[in-house]
Amino acid sequence: MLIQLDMESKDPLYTQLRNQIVEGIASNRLKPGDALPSVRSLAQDIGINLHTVNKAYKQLEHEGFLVIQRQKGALIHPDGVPQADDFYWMELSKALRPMIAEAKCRGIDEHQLTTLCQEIYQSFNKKGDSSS
Amino acid sequence: MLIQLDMESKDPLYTQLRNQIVEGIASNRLKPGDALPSVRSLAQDIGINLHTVNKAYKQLEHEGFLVIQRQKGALIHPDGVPQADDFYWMELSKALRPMIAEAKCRGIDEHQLTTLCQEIYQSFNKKGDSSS
Amino acid sequence: MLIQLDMESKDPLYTQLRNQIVEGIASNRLKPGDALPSVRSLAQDIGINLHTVNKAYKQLEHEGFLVIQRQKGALIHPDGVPQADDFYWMELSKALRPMIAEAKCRGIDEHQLTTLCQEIYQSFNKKGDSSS
Amino acid sequence: MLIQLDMESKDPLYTQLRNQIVEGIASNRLKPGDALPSVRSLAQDIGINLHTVNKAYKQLEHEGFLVIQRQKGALIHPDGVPQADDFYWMELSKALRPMIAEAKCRGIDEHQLTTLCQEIYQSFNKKGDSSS
DNA sequence: GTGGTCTAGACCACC
DNA sequence: GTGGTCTAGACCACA
Repeated sequence: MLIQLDMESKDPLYTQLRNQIVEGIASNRLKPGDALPSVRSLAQDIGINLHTVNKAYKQLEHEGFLVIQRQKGALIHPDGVPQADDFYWMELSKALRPMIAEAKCRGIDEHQLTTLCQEIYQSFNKKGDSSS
Repeated sequence: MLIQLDMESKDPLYTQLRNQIVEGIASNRLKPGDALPSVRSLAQDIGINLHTVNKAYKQLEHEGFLVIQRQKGALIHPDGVPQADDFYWMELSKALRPMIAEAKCRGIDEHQLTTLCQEIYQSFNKKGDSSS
Repeated sequence: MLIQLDMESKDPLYTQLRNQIVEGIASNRLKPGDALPSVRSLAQDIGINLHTVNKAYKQLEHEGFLVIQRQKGALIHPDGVPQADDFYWMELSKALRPMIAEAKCRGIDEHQLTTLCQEIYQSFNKKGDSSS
Repeated sequence: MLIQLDMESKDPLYTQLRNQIVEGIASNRLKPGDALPSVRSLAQDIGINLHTVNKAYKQLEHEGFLVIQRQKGALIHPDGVPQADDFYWMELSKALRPMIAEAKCRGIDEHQLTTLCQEIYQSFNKKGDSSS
């Protein structure tokens, strides 16, 4: 699984890493029970500090994507990710709102918006098809 | 136009303010050429620092939502907001990606996602119909 | 509020600090809305690293005891602490079980145990009476 | 005697094992003089490392719950567990304090707390009645 | 001033 | 080997 961080981004490194792992799960390249690299080895691979990797892993653990075990390292949660609940739907709406508002301001119509969302959604399906 | 800031949010105040003004434009409560309150009066109204309001205005100006004139203060850009270009579409995709990935992980299907986006999009239409 | 850490304890420093703040809230020495020292000043006062203090604060924030604001620092949660829910009761039982098992092994009877718990519980009431 | 370890727990395996043996003694399923499985066989039964079982046994021996003899293996201490002394009472109080503080913060009153402790205490009585 | 992020390097517990 | 904790010191964003 390839990780690509943008040192110039305004998103913190640990958030970018967290997002890429989530995308890996969404696209089925990372499956329940799969082992992730150790914080040390991943940190070295992508050239960042191990604490930064650790912070991403801890957040993913807290969100229910991972389990971290004392010396087996981190695994994609074997039971899968917790399903969307009311709280998550609310948070998702809150996050989407300003982005959709701006898109509307910039002349993107409803159909263009849903098409974009569908394309992104389906891009995760495609990747899953081809991998093991 | 009612501004409601959450002092406990992780989002900085100026970002919250910026977003609410964008939503105001999206919902047509703020129209091209409309005057915004002065930095000073808005800061006092919502009880935050003057610099914070100024930072939000500056960002909106830089993004093309506002024009700021020495005499008249801030106006919603009379020519409307710059339409989406390739760069904006790319940025929008990049911002949407991790959210949609997480939604997919949490079992939200494509139809639920597009429905949510449509509801949010349309919520801006509705507001525009009834308010001034 | 006096903080006393035991460098020899097997509990990590940030846990000891977290516990003492919780005890401060239980005993009403810390009240909803009260400000806590900044991570830097507290770290200096008790002679530990600011990251260690920060970790304790972050945990307390996550547990709902504190709110941390960008530059106002940390406050005892103004709405009070989230009340015990089923999950919390379960966790409390799980934590208490081995301790009570050992106490029983060592010949402490039910009455002695409940008396001890009451004494501890009431010790938090007493402190609250005398402070401002 | 059934041992159930949670590989995802934050508590180390040897601590979980130690606690379950203590609970076995508290509930009278394990009686003074009873033989415990050998380190080797128990490790195999529950599928963990031999050193881990050994560490739990060693700790229990040090705490006075077990005697370990070269030939016979591990036995529940024939004279029973050392009774609570001042030091133990102090340690127990220190361990209970932060839990009770948090319970109080979360709105659990004194009666609810003592009831919970009694229920846990009595749960060890019940098991002892019916099992071997 | 505040907390947030990132780095670097140390030691320890677990298995 | 693994992650957990702690330290020290840097720079940045926020208000």
